[in-house]
Amino acid sequence: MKISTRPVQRAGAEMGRPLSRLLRRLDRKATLSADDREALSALPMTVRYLSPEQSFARAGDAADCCGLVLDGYLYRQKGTGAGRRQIVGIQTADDLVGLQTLLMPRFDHDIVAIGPAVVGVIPHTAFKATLRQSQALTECFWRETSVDAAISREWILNLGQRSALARVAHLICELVARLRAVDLAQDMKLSIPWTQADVADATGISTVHANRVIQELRRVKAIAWREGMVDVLDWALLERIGDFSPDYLNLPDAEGDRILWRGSPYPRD
Amino acid sequence: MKISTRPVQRAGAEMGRPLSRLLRRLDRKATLSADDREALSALPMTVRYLSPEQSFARAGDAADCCGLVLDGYLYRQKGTGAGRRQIVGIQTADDLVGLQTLLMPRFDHDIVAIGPAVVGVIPHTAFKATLRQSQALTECFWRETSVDAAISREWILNLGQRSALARVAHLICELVARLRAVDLAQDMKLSIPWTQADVADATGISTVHANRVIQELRRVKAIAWREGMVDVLDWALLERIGDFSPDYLNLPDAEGDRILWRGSPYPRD
DNA sequence: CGTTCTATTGACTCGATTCAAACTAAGTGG
DNA sequence: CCACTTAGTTTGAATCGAGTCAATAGAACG
Repeated sequence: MKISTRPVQRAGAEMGRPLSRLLRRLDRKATLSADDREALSALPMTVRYLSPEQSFARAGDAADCCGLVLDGYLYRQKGTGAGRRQIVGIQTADDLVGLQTLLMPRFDHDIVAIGPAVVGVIPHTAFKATLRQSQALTECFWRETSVDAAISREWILNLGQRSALARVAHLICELVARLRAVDLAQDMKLSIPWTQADVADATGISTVHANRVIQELRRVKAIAWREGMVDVLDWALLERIGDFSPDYLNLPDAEGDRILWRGSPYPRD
Repeated sequence: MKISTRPVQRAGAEMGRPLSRLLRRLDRKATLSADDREALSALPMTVRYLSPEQSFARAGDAADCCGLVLDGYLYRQKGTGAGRRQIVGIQTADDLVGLQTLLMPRFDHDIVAIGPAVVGVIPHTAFKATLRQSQALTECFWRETSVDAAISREWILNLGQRSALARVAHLICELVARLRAVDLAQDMKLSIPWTQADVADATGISTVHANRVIQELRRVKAIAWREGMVDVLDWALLERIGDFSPDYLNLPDAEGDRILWRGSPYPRD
């Protein structure tokens, strides 16, 4: 495994004021006062470089800080007693990790770097103090928790009801949609240092089958896949295969949350 | 389908002051001031009786209220484009539903009564006004969202990595553990008007297989199952089959959140 | 240049699905 | 009070999607 701490997506300049990007993102779903913005920007944050496979936190750990992904990717994983691994979520740049530990004493899952990653570490003490000063900021972060929960529910649907092919397609769609929302992957290419084993563990299939599914997605020209680089060739097709609709991501969209929502497929009583 | 609005678990007296039970539950994880308690108790709430299969909310609905389950069960479901249903969570007495809509404009999933159910409806306006007055209350409900997310993650693990037998056992364990935490099911019997099709859709298996799995759980004498009544005969066995550990539920336990946590099964780097 | 990951392929197996039918229990209406 | 209906459970048989095992091929690392 290549050990490198070089940021993978962002150039040095963009890394400069890490909280400003978070601020910009939060600001799209809420109106923050000048005080709020200042308080947020003033949060103390130490930068931590993670090498591939290194963990930010482990299940059971007592928690005293949260993280802000500055560059790279982290996955969140849980294991069964029998030692099988399930990836329960993937965090990309500008995502918060371990936010739930503000409310719960311990991590309920591992948080691990996929490739080299950079995380801003924010101590609970300072974070809580800032939140106590602002109801609006509290709501912002509570909303982050809510969106996180909505994404988890979609993963449950994905694992429970979709074919292996659809699951993998859906996962790729989600990542691309989320990255585009933070102005990465505008070219529909996503650079993520995962292996097919990671894809398998995120979609609940075996690595062998993940390989076959990826080959199928390539065959139909929905994606190109070179190690660490997924290139969406046909977004409409991939969306269709993955049964993907971005509603659940609660992204701030130009239309301002209109009735684009995919309703329930079931008759109302 | 039998249409009845009779409460199923609780006698009339217990139904009397519905918010007091919620208060008691929240109070076990946080210290609420007298003002907080009063404000919470003063929340306006209208009672809504749902008949079986009736929905409290549908995916895509604009939301202006939250619900508090007073009696019975609701499930939360999402559907794929192909019309397959996945139950993404089950809410029992004293659970809040649609709490996420305080932060997000629309429901991302359906919320449907399993049998006859009683729900207290709390308008967003009043709810938000109360929360604005109290940081402690805000944290309490934020914590509810966090725990909800933690449960979803365990469901992802359950669906992704466990056998059909384990999934069903795990689901039953979770329900019993949650009910016991609110002083229902103390006798390890859970009275829930679901069908085997519901179990199937909650665990991502077919109804036929759900039936076979349930028969197996009966055969090994882990449970007894008559329609609408699950009776845990051997808790230790059921826990073992379901690979269940209650950590993720973040229940207030007598030991006060000690290091009972099941750590990560993976080596730390 | 060997070691170690990762990707790929083939053969075999198995858990789970699907389809179909039978059975049970509980209404419903004549 | 009994035939009829309906929802839910149970059973069997055939099938299939996906897992497992095993071996090979590449690519990157040191």
